[in-house]
Amino acid sequence: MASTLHDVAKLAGVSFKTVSNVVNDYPFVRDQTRSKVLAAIEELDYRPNLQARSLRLGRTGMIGFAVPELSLPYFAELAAQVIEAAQRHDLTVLTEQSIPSRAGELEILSSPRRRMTDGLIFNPLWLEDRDIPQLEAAGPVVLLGEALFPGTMDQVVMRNVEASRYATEYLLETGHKRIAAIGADLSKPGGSPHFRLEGYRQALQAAGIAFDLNLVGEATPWHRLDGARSMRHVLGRGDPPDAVFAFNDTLALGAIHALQEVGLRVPFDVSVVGFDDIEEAQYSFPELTTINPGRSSIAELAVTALARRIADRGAVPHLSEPDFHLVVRKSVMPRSHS
Amino acid sequence: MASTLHDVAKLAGVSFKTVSNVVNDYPFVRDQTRSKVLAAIEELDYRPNLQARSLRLGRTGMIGFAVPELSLPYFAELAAQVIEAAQRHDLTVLTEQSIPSRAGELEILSSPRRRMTDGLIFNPLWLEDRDIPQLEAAGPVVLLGEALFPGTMDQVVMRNVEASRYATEYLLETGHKRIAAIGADLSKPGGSPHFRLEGYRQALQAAGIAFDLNLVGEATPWHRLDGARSMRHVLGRGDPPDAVFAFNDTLALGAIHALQEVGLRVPFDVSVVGFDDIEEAQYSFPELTTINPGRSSIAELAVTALARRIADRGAVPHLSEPDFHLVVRKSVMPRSHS
DNA sequence: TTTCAGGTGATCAACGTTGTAATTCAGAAC
DNA sequence: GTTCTGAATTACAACGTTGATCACCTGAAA
Repeated sequence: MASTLHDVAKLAGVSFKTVSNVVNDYPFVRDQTRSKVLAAIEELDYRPNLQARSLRLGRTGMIGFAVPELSLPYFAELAAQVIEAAQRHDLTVLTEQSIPSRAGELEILSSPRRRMTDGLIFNPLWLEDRDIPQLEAAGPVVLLGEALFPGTMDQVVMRNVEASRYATEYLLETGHKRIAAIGADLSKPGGSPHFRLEGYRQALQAAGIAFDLNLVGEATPWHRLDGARSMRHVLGRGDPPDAVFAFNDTLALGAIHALQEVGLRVPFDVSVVGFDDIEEAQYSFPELTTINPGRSSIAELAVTALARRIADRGAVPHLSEPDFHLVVRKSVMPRSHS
Repeated sequence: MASTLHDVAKLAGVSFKTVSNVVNDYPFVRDQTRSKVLAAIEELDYRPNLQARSLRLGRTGMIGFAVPELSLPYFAELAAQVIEAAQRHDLTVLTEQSIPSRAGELEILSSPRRRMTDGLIFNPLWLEDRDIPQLEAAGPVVLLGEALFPGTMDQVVMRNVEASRYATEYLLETGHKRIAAIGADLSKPGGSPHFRLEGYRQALQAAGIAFDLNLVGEATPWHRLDGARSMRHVLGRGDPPDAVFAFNDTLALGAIHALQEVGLRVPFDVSVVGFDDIEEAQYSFPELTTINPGRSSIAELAVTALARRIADRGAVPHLSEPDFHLVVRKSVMPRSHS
């Protein structure tokens, strides 16, 4: 079937180790020998057996990439970027989906797939501080998301609080007074929902506007459906808001849907700002003004950090915080007040 | 570090082969021995080294899943389903992205990743009949998409022609006369664009309506952006259509965007039907009427077919054609003509 | 008591690769 | 011509697992 070092060696008339040396660019091979071997490799279409190499080397050349839901555009787009970044580092990506619960995420860490990978890029939603031991036991890991475990793990985090504060300030500066927040999870002390709400709260406070729980819509997970449902709840509580800060873009699109259902036009009646800058935000109606949390660099930073960690397990934990920026499109309309 | 059969054997006071027998449920192991071994396995948290097992067995337990673009919702959702289906078959999925060209897709077939997988589920867009030899050389493969290679390969195909014809007939029956087709690729003889246009054409012909090239918008690839651009082209050619059949949902959403840009309301002025039934179709505005090509079963059928092919390379090629249906939502409004 | 069958367990050789170390070889220096 | 040096090549032993084979032991039948 597939040819091996031995087959090539026999054809080239050298020992199989010499073939191995050629394959691995060992410098002390005579040119004449090298070309003989290369010709044989060519003729037999030899490709190294990666399982054997992995066994010998103790490395597989694969990394895991685990996210809560691949069907969420943000994660799908991130997966595509991680696969590309990994390819540049000669790594292959094994994409995994975690069941959305603490147990489900712990399972990712102990999955048999951990034995197939040299490391893991992981965006947990439910893990807590007490899970650090298990994280550390899972081998090289780079965490995505928020700075849950400062100083103890490699992480690529979003500036959730600052970015959310910035988005809310933008709505305030453009004259909005009643700004709804969609996507909160009041029962959870950490995580994106918490930090994005915190940024929203800070902006309100700085502007001297009272935080009003009636304007806060809870939503988990963060699908369109949940955004629409959450928006409906808020609308059901009384006077509609004049703006919405949604904690991610899919929520924002769901919220827009719910607003349109009751005849509120975006941005004429209600402005909307999202978070993530998924591709779709450019083509939604209206085109979505949103926070870009440094997307283009997240995948590359994560892969680089993981490669470094794999090479040197003792390296001091590294925290990357890519810059965010607001992408202004058409879902916000300035208000003037008399 | 990680413990091996030998470590467990030493602790349990048996030979390492006995441990292997326990792990592999070899029947002739005394209960007493078995429990001793299991206790040792437990204590050392032994997990088999999958690389070593792969090397020995000649199988990796991984399958490849290759699609043109993971960031397209249809493929992202499909990937999630394939990963789940594979898990049920005790298989791990290695997700890959093909560069959108014939060369890029051939590269998938000869990639070093083929050496890491037992088989491949592949949705090519650009391969041709003459590439069959390379497909066959790539080991067990199940093709997704259209019936390009009838009888020679395992395939899970969509009923592209029939479903497109059905969608177009639906628009005709609801009183539409000028139906645009968005997503054609007139330069390519096969593939989804070709077959979906063919279905559209058949429906028109059966209804005695002339096929009008001015109503056909070309688009590659099938992103929102392309749908919007293609729609604008068609609109620029003269009288607007009263309906649009878009060859997939993202194109449909882009087309809706372009229609709204010029003040045409969907569905009041123009009806729109899509293809794929991606999640987003439920939450777009308006909610999208679309063809569901049998999504729920495609992933499972593909994984099952691949598992079968891996187990028996000589099996006769199998063609699955899941049923499609039209999901009626809110993007179509019946027209009455005086 | 002996024989035999079959349950139980151990020995050994792969699978295909790479690191270590030993060996051969060619050319230069004496 | 001998010796030395470093380049070029090879032998061998892992890596951790499973299949084939062999050896042992126990209990039942003769």
